[in-house]
Amino acid sequence: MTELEQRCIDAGLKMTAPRKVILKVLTDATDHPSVETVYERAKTIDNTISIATVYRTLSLLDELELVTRHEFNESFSRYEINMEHHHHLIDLDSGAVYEFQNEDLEKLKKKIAEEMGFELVDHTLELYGRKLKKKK
Amino acid sequence: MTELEQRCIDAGLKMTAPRKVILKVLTDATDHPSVETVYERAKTIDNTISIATVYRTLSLLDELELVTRHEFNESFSRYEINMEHHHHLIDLDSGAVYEFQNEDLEKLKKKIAEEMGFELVDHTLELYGRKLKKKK
DNA sequence: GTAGCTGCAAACTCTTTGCAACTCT
DNA sequence: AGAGTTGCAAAGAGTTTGCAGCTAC
Repeated sequence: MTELEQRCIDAGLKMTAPRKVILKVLTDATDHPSVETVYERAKTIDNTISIATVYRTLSLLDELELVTRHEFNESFSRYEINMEHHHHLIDLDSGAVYEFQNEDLEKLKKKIAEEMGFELVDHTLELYGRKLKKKK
Repeated sequence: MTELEQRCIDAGLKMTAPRKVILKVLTDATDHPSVETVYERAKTIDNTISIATVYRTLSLLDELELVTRHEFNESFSRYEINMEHHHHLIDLDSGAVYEFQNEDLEKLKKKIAEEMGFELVDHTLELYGRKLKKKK
């Protein structure tokens, strides 16, 4: 029983076969897969799963805040399991996504929002870059 | 002749009637309108304009980097004219978008990217919040 | 037993595109 | 004159949904 499965059960979800597969795919993923990618990986475990179920499960998990849906300036969504708060650096050449955290950044964002008269509820920060050539 | 029109001409675009209308809508907008919204505002000036033209024009302007396309975690895109670099605070209750700049933030982001071995090409920062209750 | 879940297919939303007609330059 | 642009309608991509049957609890 993975932690994610347990959190789904706690939320009152039935632990069906398709869900177990989708949750396993999400747990195993180290990238930030699209719905299509989750669907393909799920099919390698059980090829009777329908993409509608993948969409429904991911939406459900997003509502329960067990996963986070990202847009990344693409025409489709990508998902990741909710772990500690972090941000993304996206490699413009390869599409690879790297995660990072930075405490100064967190403080600064909270401060900016408050100065503008807002309580900060959520926020996204994405850096898009290219690998630096190694010097020398 | 607006500055935006001039920049389009400089880029080699023909200044047709539909384009003039769309550019005026963009120039007049103080919000960050969706394609649909640009289309509706354009129609109040010239109701023969087609939404395909709005899509094509906005894509073109985005390619020329005269406007910026945003996703804001919605299922559609919003556009704004490229002015100085800034970020967005989105009011979760009203959907209103406020702009801000912050020099410390810029320095910090550049530093983070470089420490991760990347040249920072682009980045987005969005804060989502709710108006603070006025104290007392 | 039953509320919730599933697969399927159809529908929906947002966006892009082929085409013939038209229009800036 | 000619390349670029337009409106229209159809197509495409991603996502959601109605439904009848199925399944975890």
